[in-house]
Amino acid sequence: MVFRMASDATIDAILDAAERLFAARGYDAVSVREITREAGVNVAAVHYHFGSKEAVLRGVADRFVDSLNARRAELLDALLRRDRDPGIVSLIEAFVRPDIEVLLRLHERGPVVAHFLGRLYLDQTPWIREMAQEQFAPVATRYFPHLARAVPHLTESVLVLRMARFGVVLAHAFATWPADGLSEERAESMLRELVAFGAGAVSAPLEVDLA
Amino acid sequence: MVFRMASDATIDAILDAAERLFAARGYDAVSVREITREAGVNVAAVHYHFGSKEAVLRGVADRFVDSLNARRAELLDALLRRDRDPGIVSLIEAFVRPDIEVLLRLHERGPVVAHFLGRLYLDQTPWIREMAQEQFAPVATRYFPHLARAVPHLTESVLVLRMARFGVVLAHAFATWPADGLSEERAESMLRELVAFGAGAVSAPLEVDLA
DNA sequence: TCTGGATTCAAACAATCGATTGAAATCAAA
DNA sequence: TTTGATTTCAATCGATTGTTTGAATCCAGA
Repeated sequence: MVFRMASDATIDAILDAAERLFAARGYDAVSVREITREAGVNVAAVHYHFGSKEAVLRGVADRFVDSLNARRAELLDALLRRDRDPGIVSLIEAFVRPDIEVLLRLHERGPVVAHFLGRLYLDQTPWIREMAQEQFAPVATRYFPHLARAVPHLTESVLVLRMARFGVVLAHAFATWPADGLSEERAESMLRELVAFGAGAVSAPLEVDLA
Repeated sequence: MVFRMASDATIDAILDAAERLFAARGYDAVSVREITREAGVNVAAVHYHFGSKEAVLRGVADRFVDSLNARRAELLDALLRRDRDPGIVSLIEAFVRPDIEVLLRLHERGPVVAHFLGRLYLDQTPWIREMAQEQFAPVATRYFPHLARAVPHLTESVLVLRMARFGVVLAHAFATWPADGLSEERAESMLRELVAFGAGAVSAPLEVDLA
């Protein structure tokens, strides 16, 4: 082998430890030394393998983004095969389900990842926002044409805004994910609850007249 | 005077500086030294007048909570006088309007306060969450009986959950408040947009059936 | 077995953290 | 003007921050 030697174990240990600590206390409140202590590796390993603390956060995030995006694209494709013109509920479901699915499949690691992702998407630090945005944008873009057809009474800008706001609700649901996990039934019920909320919010009338 | 001497100026300078810095970068990322430097006071002034950095955050938050809660209670009372059984749109409007009102009235300080409050309510640090919860709970409790009557198809737990989720959307709207402020017209249109979103989300059917 | 790059290590870098000290300055009341 | 408390000040506390260094260790290929 030319690339990747025994140090894979060190990299994974760092990512695992960082995932747990970032999930529990957020990026700012966790130090590089805590990460390496929890990972059982030397302090310098972080900068040797990653280059910076920021890169560790990126590394942790990268472990989910691809599979989450892929699954979201998959579910959208499957939905479009069944129904060329899907309604808002089906679209929101296809949008939300991958998250719940992935978190459930992770079993006891699910809550940790949920808290990590929740904190990540709620973070207001500019470079973290940009990072989350970059990861999220490509697949979200695929949904918009079909969402726009499902809620034709909205302008594009209002639709985009409402979906962004719903994204924050998802992030909050992750951040407050039960620490002891969710049964398959409770996860399905949370999915339905989130879909009801999101579909109701996104498909609300464009204007309300206030007294 | 027995209480409050010339040091009010020092306290206010600290609170003003802390407000700006917390709004821009969040609690963790701001140091006591930055606050005192920006305030033009000695480092020790923070611990002399407040006791700790935590107490400064509480001090900044306390400057709005009372007026916001009072205005929310006012608008609810006024609404109930006009209509003994108000609909969900009116209730959500009475819930959201005080925030927009207060932020508008602050003029150029409005965006700073918006960012501060947004970060505060999005923060996941336990003691900050508890603080925000304590401030928010009393007035929110007053709304629930009337909300429950306006959306009788919901269980109480689902209503509470949806309102909590909508609260996160409000926090996010604050956190992303335009840095250069909002005209009265644009603020009113943002209010209508948020009310439409919230009313749609909260009044959505209890259950959606997924394919 | 030897060689050379990959990896790990203890130690230290300068900078900053929140908090504390005791003396100096300030100020209203006597 | 003197008094006694309030407030401000520079200096410093020990601890910790992200990052860097250069030597030791590991380990596969020759």
